Amino acid sequence: MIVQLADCTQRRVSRGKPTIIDVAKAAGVSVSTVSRVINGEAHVRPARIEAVQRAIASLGFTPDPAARSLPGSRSFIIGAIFEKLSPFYLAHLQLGAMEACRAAGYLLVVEQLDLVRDPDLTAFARTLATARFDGVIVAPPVADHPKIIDLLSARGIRMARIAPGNEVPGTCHIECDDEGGAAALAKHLLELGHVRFGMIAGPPGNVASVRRQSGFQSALREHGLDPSCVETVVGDFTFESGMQACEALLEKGSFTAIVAANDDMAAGVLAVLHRRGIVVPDQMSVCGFDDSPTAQLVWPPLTTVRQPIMEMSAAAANFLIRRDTEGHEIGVFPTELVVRNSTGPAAAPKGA
Amino acid sequence: MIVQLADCTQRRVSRGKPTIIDVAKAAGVSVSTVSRVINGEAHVRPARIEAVQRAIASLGFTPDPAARSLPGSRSFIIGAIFEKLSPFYLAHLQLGAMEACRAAGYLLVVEQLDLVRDPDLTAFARTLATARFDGVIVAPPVADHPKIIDLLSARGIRMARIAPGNEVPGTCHIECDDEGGAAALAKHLLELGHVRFGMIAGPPGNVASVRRQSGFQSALREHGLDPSCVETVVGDFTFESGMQACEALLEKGSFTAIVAANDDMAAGVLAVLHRRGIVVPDQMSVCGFDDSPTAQLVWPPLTTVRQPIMEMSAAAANFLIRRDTEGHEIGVFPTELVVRNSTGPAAAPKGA
DNA sequence: CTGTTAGCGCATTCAC
DNA sequence: GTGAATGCGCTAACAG
Repeated sequence: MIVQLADCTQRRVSRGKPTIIDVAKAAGVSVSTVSRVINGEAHVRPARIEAVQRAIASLGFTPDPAARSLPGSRSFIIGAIFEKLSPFYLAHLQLGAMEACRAAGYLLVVEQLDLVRDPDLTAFARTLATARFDGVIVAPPVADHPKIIDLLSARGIRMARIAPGNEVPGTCHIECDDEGGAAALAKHLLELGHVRFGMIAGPPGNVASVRRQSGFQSALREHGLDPSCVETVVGDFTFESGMQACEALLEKGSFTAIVAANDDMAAGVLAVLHRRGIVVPDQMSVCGFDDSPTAQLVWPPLTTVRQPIMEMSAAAANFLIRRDTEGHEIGVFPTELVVRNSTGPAAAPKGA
Repeated sequence: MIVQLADCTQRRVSRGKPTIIDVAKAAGVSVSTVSRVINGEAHVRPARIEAVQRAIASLGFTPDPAARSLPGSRSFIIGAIFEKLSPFYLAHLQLGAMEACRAAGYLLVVEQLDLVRDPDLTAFARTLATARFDGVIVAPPVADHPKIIDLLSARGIRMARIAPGNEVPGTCHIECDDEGGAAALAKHLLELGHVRFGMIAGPPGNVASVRRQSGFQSALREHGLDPSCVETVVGDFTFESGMQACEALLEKGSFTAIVAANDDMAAGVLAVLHRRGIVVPDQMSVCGFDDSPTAQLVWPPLTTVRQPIMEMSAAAANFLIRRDTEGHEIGVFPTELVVRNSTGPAAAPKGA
């Protein structure tokens, strides 16, 4: 009888996909050894490891993720959640995370929030209950949404927050040096002889915008300029708001350079300037922030600051995949000044 | 002994997440009945259905996708594969698919191909072997990549191809009325009095571009115009190529309107025209295609043609989720002319 | 270091 | 219509 049972197990021929059992048989080891090799656990004799790997290769075996996750360890799925991100930012965020996931055999699932139609996040909560994410990358600006963080931490899901506004213990923070980038922009303008500036900030609460402003102003201060040399108005990161802000700015004061908190608003500035017959950069310098495609779709192409979004999201994904110490971890990535044709030597001040 | 065993099963208290067993107990039915209700199978008495649903709700039960897929049916995961898609197109494609997936309790995983670094698609093949996609949405232009289709069909994975160039039996095709959109554009221009046109096509093999060209020309023909009234040059969908194409066009012939196969190239045209002091639309009308954000980031905003990308990808996802008849299915979605300020009444011809 | 065994949570034959 | 039993492919204790 006992032999029969054993036989039964042995008889499990490679019906469809090969299973871990087939591999074990082919390699002449037990299933647990195969499992250990698959998961890269220590304490396996090198010879066995090799035998198993050969068996895996020859059989073309690939572990079934569903079966792997059933016993309750990982799901090999990491999520990326965001809300009305700019397509450009979204694409780069995904690419970085996707490559990291692929390299580790993970899948990246995307989840778009809709804070308007679903303010209570019930849909998101449902998804969270259904899907068993091994970790979640939270993009700005939802990285600072308390309810989202609560939902996630309530379920004990690890998260990596991109460019968050505050610290949340136990979560991973990934940010970039917005201040440094803004400072580099300031220095660039200073070197071109500009001493009076128009600035278009983002929405009041926006962390990135605030950092960009403070970075710019600090740099100015360091060079001995008074804070009053920059006239500030706010926009909402859209092209239209950039246009309006530009009009407002032109009436408020005199300056030779306008710096917007992102490229889209800078594009709006360009449109207004163009319509008014103010030549860029001869009569006015303009810069953006982000180095999005927009920067090169307008004329003249924008001087701007690039942030390494892909690297950041890849780092976020890898943190989640590594699943190391529960402790938080902060990574700050460098930004880079990109000089194009929208900035030039200071001319005579324009405006009131 | 038997009683003991039974007891053991009964004793499975709701340790962590509630399971189907807990639901069965709470509803006073068997697990298979619960399973039937969950999967919406017929032949279950209404009273039971209700009881089960109440139990599910009160316990906050959500089926474990891993456990569901282990027995070999679906994985509840559908993939979206693409290659260097424009961020705008990508974002919309995803949003549509994502919403459809969410509504059905599916997850959408994104997979970016890299035909340059991985021309053999080995990485993709590996992912395909590992992940068990219930279906895959293939975006243009990879929807026409033979190797991809082969890999997919070899594994018996259902696919929904977006805007494909050819038919592949057994796959779902989703396209939009590019020709109709181009025809609408032509009619619009004709009504404004234009009779000579400059056209910037996309890369020679590109299906969408070809359709747009033919749609435009047919409309012209219908209005009694000779094909020779349109001067054509090719671009590669980028801003720069739009600029070059515009320069080439201006030297080749005379016309009062330029239509580009996408918005980015049209933006390039605008830049060149602006630099040359040619006023749009007074001296030259310009139109794009896609109604991407670019269309509203330039000055003047572009008259263009919108395609319902989100609806298309949602339809693709739903086809995959419905998993109905193996037969192919073709859906053609309407396009829409969007008139903005880059087109106006025909002026005196400009150019050679 | 390595093999044995017992489930993970659910869909699915089958009987009834 | 409904329930009981079997196993999906794998990991995770345990023994050894």
